[in-house]
Amino acid sequence: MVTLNEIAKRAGVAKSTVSRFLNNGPVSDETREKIQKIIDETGYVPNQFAQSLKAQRSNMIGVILPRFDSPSTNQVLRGIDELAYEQGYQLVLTNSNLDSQREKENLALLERQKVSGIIWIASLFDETLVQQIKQLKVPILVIGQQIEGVPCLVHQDYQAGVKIAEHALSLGHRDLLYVGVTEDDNAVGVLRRDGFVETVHQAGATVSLLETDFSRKLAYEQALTYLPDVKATYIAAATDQIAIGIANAAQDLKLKIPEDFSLSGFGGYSESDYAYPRITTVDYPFYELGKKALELLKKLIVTGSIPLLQTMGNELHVKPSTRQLD
Amino acid sequence: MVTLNEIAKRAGVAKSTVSRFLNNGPVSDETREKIQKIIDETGYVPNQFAQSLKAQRSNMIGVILPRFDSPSTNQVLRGIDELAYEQGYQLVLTNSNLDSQREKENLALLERQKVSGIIWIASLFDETLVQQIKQLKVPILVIGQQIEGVPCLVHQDYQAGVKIAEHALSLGHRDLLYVGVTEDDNAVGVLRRDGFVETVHQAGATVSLLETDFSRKLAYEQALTYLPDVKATYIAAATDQIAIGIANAAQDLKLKIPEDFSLSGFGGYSESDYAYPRITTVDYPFYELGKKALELLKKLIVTGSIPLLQTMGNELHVKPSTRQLD
DNA sequence: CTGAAAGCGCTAACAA
DNA sequence: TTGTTAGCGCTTTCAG
Repeated sequence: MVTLNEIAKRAGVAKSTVSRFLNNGPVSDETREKIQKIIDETGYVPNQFAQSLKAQRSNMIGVILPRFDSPSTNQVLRGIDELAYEQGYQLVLTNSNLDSQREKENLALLERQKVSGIIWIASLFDETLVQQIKQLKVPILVIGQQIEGVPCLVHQDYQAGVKIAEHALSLGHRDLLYVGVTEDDNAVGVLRRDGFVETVHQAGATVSLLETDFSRKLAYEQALTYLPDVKATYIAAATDQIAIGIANAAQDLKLKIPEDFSLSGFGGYSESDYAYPRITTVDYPFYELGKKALELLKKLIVTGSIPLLQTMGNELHVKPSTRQLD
Repeated sequence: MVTLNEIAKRAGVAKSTVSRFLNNGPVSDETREKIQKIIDETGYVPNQFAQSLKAQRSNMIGVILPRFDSPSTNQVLRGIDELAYEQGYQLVLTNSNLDSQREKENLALLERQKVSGIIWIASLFDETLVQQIKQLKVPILVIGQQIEGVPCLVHQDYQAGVKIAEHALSLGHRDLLYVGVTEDDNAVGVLRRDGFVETVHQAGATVSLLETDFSRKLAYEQALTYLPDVKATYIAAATDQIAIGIANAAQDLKLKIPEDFSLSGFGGYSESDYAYPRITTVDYPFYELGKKALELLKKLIVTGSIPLLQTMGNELHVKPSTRQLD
């Protein structure tokens, strides 16, 4: 391997001179040329380990994600990656597989690797995780969930719930069903639902609640059971995946959407746009969230502080799956 | 930061002894205990940069992917990640964004980072890339495309094409349309198509060809144009995404699948299973491919050599989108 | 079984 | 502008 030392010898200068050259320090034009020539000839590239050992940090950014096969997460990743690439950061991804234990391991691992910063795409979390995060010596930005005292970037979930509720109400629906997820997920399980439910209640309409998990599969299976007896004229699913599962079940039961009931989701990654019928949803800007996240993290790394809470807006997209009640 | 040196001092032994302890070398039980105690107290963790600087390599595995938002790639990633986690490897992901220039940059970057090995999820590639790969000093495994002289793990694409063709023929279809992609993609653009076309020709049936790209969107838009005039009774799309795009267009044109024409895809990630109607496809084992890839790469890293070509089988999954011709 | 010492490749004082 | 020197934290001979 070609080392700095070797370049120095060949060029007949000291290592430090070469180092200075590399780091744009003051070097005479003459030596500059000489060194450049030799570097070109040898194809020398600095050893990152040695650099990092000195600097005590790397140019890597750690990203912790809940799973690899989530379309929304992938859009976020795309956004993160785009800016990371521009800024010359390398991405180290760790998957916590929806397992709180692995979240902790990953956090520790990334800290140990001395990444410059961490973006944590949060899903579920508990108090010990929060503690661990607060004690981290590496700048960290949390995405998707709000955690007191830690820089967070979140969607406006409550408002999204309000938007869907207003939409349903404006179409004349008074008897609603909300298919939600566990309260352990604050953003999706609590905020979206509360925005929805509170708005519905304020309008004096009624809503019943059902709980499922995040999988299309379970949503589908449960829907097969409850759909035949559902009285509600509007079903609001907490995610597009759930909505698609319900739509599939409806199909199999020969129920027609939106004739038999209206259906909406949340998320807006293109999935819901290719389901049949296309499903009304609140479009979340995942890709932009990713870009924003990296931008904020960089600021956090550089300046050492950013506002603790930033939010991303979202938009109601009305599709044929919801209709005006006669 | 707690360093090895500090542990040594506190324990009243030499650094080397601590190091030996850490690496399971011969240490007396007495010192062993003493050191362990101090490590526990201080929460010491070895500095990875220093370790890597010595070892001249890291425990990281680099993965180069064409894009972040591909469901199939994500399944592969899931497989890779699962084994990587078990084996204690860290994953460094780089996205080449379907850009051959970035493929090269990423390759160079990963090599420079001295990852233990590289998994390249290949899409398009040219001769200079192949050259670069062959000169790489890091073990590399190519997934998804076959490259002469480099260890590759690929799907049986030709055979998949054959399977779909046989399926179509067995249903009595004689006039077929194949919607493919660029020949620059050897696996998808050439092999699948050839398997299909050659099988059809051997049966004396006819097939016309159309080319699109990998996006659902373009497939949809093009289909809006050509579907009204299509004579074929069976359309074979080169990917599930394309098939879904076509199905969406058919819907908008009030064409019925499979009444007006049969439709199939390739891939089998759950997408096609939630489209309407469910689409016949060849199921590719992406997740298993990922696991297999890491397994092979590890073998390559450890033993220095593996067979140059390994393949993964696949299965025809018949769904309601294809029907027997009257 | 243990310690001293050299060195991985680089950066950064400090002197010259 | 340049060179000397001293580490960053760890592993690994080689003596003892």
